[in-house]
Amino acid sequence: MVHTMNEQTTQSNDTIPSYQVDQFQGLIAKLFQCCQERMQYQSDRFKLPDAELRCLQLFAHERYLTPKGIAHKMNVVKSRVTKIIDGMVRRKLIQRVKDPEDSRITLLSLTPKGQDKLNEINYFLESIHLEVLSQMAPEQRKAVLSNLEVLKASMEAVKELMV
Amino acid sequence: MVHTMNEQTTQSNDTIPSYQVDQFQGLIAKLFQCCQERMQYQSDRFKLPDAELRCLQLFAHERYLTPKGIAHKMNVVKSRVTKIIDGMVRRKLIQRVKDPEDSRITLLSLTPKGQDKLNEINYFLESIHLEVLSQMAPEQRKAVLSNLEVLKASMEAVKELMV
DNA sequence: GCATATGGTTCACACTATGAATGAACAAAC
DNA sequence: GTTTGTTCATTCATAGTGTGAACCATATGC
Repeated sequence: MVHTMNEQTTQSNDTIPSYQVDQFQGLIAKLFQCCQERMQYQSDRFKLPDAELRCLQLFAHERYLTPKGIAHKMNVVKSRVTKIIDGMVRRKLIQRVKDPEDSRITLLSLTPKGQDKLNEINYFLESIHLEVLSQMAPEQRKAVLSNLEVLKASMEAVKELMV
Repeated sequence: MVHTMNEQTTQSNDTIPSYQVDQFQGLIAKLFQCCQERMQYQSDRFKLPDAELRCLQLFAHERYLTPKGIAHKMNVVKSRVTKIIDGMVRRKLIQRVKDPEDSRITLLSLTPKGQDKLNEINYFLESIHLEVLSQMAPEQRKAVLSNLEVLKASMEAVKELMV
């Protein structure tokens, strides 16, 4: 972006007051910080390094995962995944099995202990998000959610330029 | 939290549909990821480690800072700050001076080069936030901002419990 | 069979972060 | 005016996050 971005904004041709930009910047910074602190807290609470925690959550939707797939989903290089997997295997959260069809591939799956940990984490996450939502009145909640959708769309549109 | 949190939600006594919780969880995750990717991008773009970049921005509001003050603002331990400062001094972005009043404390201030870098970064940040806002229609924008305020308040209220 | 793609691991490196120990400088108290 | 305790900063050991290059084993395509 930036090279294209600096010259002119794209959509609306009305000017945006700078106090709105400041307000927005502050809000985003604050929300981002909240999320980071939650991650920190989770890591402490579940006694798992952040990366292992995030990796564990990938198994919520998939029964089997490969290092390659994990690398893609987590957006890290494969050597990094090897390390994360090592840690989780050492903690007996997941197990490695060779793919019978293609023995280059290792299949990862949760151990019972890993499944328990995942359930714990998901329960925590749900309850924390529920708690945040329950701070708002029902109508307010709807408004917040739909405006977040708008924000998400806008941020993703801009992200495309940021390469 | 959690111990108190599990039993019952606090404010509204109406039930929150689980699809709303899911939606919310997804939105937050996505926004968080966007912010992280922006950080990454910034770090690459300005050829500065993330921590130094964040530290540099503290000088936007303050002419002089101490390691202790930075540790507090950045929410890290002071030994970590020493390292960050070392890097920034090596890059000639900031300089160390002894406080004439109390020679235990070191005063940090931007070099001209550091000031330039900071200006660059601030310009970038403003333009990116402006770009996001300009994706929305004026009325939409107002709505998003005010709903973000609500969200911020809710998240901070919950954060208090998360100790 | 042989070249080559692919999947995974190992290794060396750099950044983020903490906590314990150390040393220098100040502030009082005796 | 030395001792005692406090505060500020640094150093060091340790752990976690992440990359990229080199490597090995296993497929797959001529």
